[in-house]
Amino acid sequence: MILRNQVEWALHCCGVLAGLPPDRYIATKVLAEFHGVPKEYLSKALQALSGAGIVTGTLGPSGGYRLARKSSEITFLDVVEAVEGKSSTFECTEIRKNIPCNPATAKYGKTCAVARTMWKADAAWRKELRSVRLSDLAKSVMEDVPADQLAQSAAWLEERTGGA
Amino acid sequence: MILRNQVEWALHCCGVLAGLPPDRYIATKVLAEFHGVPKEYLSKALQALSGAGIVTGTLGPSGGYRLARKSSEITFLDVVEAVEGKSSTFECTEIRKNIPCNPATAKYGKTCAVARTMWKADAAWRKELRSVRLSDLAKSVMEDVPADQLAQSAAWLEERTGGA
DNA sequence: CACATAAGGATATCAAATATCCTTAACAGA
DNA sequence: TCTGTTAAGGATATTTGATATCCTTATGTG
Repeated sequence: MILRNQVEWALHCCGVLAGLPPDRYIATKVLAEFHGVPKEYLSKALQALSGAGIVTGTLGPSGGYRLARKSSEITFLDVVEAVEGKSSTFECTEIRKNIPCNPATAKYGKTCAVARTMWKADAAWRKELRSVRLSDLAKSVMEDVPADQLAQSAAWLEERTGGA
Repeated sequence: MILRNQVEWALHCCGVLAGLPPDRYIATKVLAEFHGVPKEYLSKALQALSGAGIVTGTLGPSGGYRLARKSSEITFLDVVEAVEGKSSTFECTEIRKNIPCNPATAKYGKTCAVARTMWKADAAWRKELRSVRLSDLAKSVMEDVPADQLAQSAAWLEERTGGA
């Protein structure tokens, strides 16, 4: 079991967007070049974010994406579920119903014990992701990255964003 | 992101083994038929469990698998990691190192903020899985499944286990 | 000795992730 | 209005991993 690359890319893109003035748009091309990932494929992840209402896209020159709401109102879980889907990491195929010796009239409770435990673990994972916001991410980045590198990145992005 | 079918199968097989006398062996063929899954492929999952020291296999007629230790000393996490591997559900590809504008001398801390958060969520998932034991599973099954179905399954398995 | 079984290598099949290309509609600026 | 840039999304390759089967070998039972 492994999360898709898109999740990592989407989170890093959201981190960049969270560090910018809220009405500044950044184009897919710029985000792709900044992170060194293929533009066309990254575009799919950003479209997923857009469809989930996490970012807003606008067309034309100086177009691109910005966060659809404040960075403090977007959680990691929002981003992960937008890209990865909301379905559980554990899928129960109800193999208990295959048991050859039970009667045709057998009744089964809603969920088996295996699925209950796996889903509880899934919920714990999501709870943790829900507790971290993009504003927290932006703050961590400010603390982690040396000031000069931050400034350089900001300038690099500034040059490539729609004037504003 | 989705867990493999093997995880579900392995957990259900362990549940069966946990409900039997500790020195009773069940063959792959019997476990496969009981759960309605392909024998050859299930065999791979059981081999993984065997390799991880969760079950013990023995050869010859009346051979098969049994738990390698008490059901109270085996957790869901043990089983999941045996089949799925121990590596994190989130893989950091260090895309921060692709940023085109930072100096060649740039230093990076051990982990970026994105990875830290994702790994923390992964840890929460594992913690939850570690808190449930196969003995808990066996107990839940006893409570969930009607007594007559339990008895039928026990008899069905009894017929097909190595005499003992 | 005959047979059943775990163990594991080799390989086929299938689904999903990854990646690219192309078209369309909207928007900005000259 | 015209031109160029962009998001949106459909279509389609490519690659990877999950799923599944087959076969051989070694080991144990009766």
